[in-house]
Amino acid sequence: MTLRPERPATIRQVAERVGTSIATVSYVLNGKDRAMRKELREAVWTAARDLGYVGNAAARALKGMQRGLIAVLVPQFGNNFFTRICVEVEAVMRDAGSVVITGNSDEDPAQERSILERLIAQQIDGCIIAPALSRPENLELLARHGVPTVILERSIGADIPSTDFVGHDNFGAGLLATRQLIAAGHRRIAYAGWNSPIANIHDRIEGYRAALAEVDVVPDPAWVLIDDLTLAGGRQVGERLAGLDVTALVIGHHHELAKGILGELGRQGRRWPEDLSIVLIGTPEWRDLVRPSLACIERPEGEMGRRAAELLLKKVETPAHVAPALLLANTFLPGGSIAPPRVP
Amino acid sequence: MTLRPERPATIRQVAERVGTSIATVSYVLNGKDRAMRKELREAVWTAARDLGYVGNAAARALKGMQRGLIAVLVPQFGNNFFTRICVEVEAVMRDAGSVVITGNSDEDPAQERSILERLIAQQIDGCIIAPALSRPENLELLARHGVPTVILERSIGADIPSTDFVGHDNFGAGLLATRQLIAAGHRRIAYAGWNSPIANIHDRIEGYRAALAEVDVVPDPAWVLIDDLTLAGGRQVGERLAGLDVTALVIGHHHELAKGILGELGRQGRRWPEDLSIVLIGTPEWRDLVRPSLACIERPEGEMGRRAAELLLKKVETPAHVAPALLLANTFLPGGSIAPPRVP
DNA sequence: GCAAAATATGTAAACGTTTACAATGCGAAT
DNA sequence: ATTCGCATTGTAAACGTTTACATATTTTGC
Repeated sequence: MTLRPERPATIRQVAERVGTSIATVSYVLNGKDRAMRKELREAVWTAARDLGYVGNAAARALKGMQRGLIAVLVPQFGNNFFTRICVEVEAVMRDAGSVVITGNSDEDPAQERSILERLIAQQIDGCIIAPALSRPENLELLARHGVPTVILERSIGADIPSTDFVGHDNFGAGLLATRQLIAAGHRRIAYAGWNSPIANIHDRIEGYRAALAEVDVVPDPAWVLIDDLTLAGGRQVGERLAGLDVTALVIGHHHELAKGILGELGRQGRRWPEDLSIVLIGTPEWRDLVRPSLACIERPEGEMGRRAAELLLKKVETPAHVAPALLLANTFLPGGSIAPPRVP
Repeated sequence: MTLRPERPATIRQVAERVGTSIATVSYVLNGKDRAMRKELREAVWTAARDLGYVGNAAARALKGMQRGLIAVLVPQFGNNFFTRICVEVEAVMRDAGSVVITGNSDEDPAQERSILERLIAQQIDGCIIAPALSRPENLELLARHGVPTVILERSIGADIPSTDFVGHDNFGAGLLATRQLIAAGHRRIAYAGWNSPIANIHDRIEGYRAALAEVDVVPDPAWVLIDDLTLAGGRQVGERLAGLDVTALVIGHHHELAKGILGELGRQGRRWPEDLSIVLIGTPEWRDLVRPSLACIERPEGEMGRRAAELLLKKVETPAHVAPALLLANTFLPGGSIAPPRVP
């Protein structure tokens, strides 16, 4: 076992070892169809193998070739919704021969910008981004540098030309969740959500209202509980919830907010589904560990990741390519957290 | 708002706009101390800003400079243990001006190898890797190409020179977990773990044995339940557990295995801590959502990520740098899952 | 046997940087 | 008026590729 921490072998060294020109080596190694003696071709391959030759992507990039580098920029690394998407993107890109840079903006536009600048400096071939809050400037930066971009999940006010969108159906999620509770007999249903500056997040509330409208209920404004997307925010929602005369609750986000709410309910000694029926939008890791298990609206993370990745690959090939916004449907996962309302 | 999807500005364009040479621009933009007229220096900066100039990292890499690209390769993307480490690595690298590529080997050495090859082609400055199972070859690949490497969490048989190690104290984790149960009065304690080919994982079992030895207990071999690190593996462990005469359980892994076991316990109608006291090694997202909450051994993910990142940065600066293996300590998090054993 | 066609291989420019080195201009000292 | 030293700026090579183009070699058709 020989370890050679020298500089990696270059195409030139391979050529010298074979006794041919670098052009020949390049043609062979890239599988371009150039007429060539069979034994030369094979000699190149063995020499490359012997030297442990690995092409230098930086040099290739310099020639204007594709870099084989894709970036995914998400706003919450710890949120398994985004993790699942990343896993799928990585899988698609791996098959396509690319490597994925994963960035975490932590919902901070300034941090997002600094990451984007570095990504651009790295000459990425393309970018999938779930924007941190509402900052069209950062997306414009990508557009200015001609980086093919797919926007994920969060729609931002500005119209960025030649930028595609892949998300899930927020309105449908709110609708589906609320309908399940209505079907169980509930009418006084609260909604807990994030006080987000991101426009399309609030479509979930519209879905909630629409479902209630189907049974001629106009929700009391106090039923819509909006707070930070944190454990603390969730606890506050839980506290405000105690004062409301509702029998069911739609929790709009499965992550920290949901944990805060459920924790606070436990502290208050309120049980689901006896005291409160619950449907969650999103699928937490712990869905069937809490008892009774929670009814959830599952978002198509895997498909979102795959579609976003495939779309991006298409855009990298054909930069002019623009696809219509893609809104993927959700699935209802039944659980023990729904029961008919108790008759008072 | 002008969108210019043209090719990004080069140093040459900046030079032309200012009416100077590319050398001058390079010196200014890199902050090298070269005697220069103040107004020229400023003219360069404004021109660069106006053109939205962003240096081309590929060209820089070609000159043998640092690339600003670091890779983290983990074997389980969905496991929040690794996610937390990645978050911290990313933060340190961001401050250092580098970008992080995150790869997922999915415990598959072949996949790990193909990712590594691509990373090497990308001319990464360094790599933090938690090896998939036991494949020294893959680490040798990195060594051969002179990529500074820090091995994370999993020790692999082979001695790779100039490779550093950052992990947590597996033996200590097993010891600490078991001692807590012993302190509560338990003597018949089972251990549930992963049938992993990775050597140092099994140190946890040694810690478990050592703790029992402190109170002169030699565990029945049947008490050590080893299975796949999956939901199914966990369920099987749960089933085997039903036949054992034990009052407590150390679960060696917090992820899928633990979920499988706890799910199966629920199915059997066994409650903790009444029927079985439990300590978990690792801190799942849902730790205080299950009731009663679980006692856990928290591993220092944040510090592991930070130390690994700092060590790698040092190695990138000074490739010869080698530090002694770093074993970070764990913390016990109390929870409601421990109670004295019932007197039969 | 010879030109032409077909096959096989080499040459060199370009990509965007960094940086050693050379070159310019200018005031001061001789 | 030279010459020197200093401050300032420019020139050009190199990094490892890809690929258009040129060249060399063989085969073919007559």
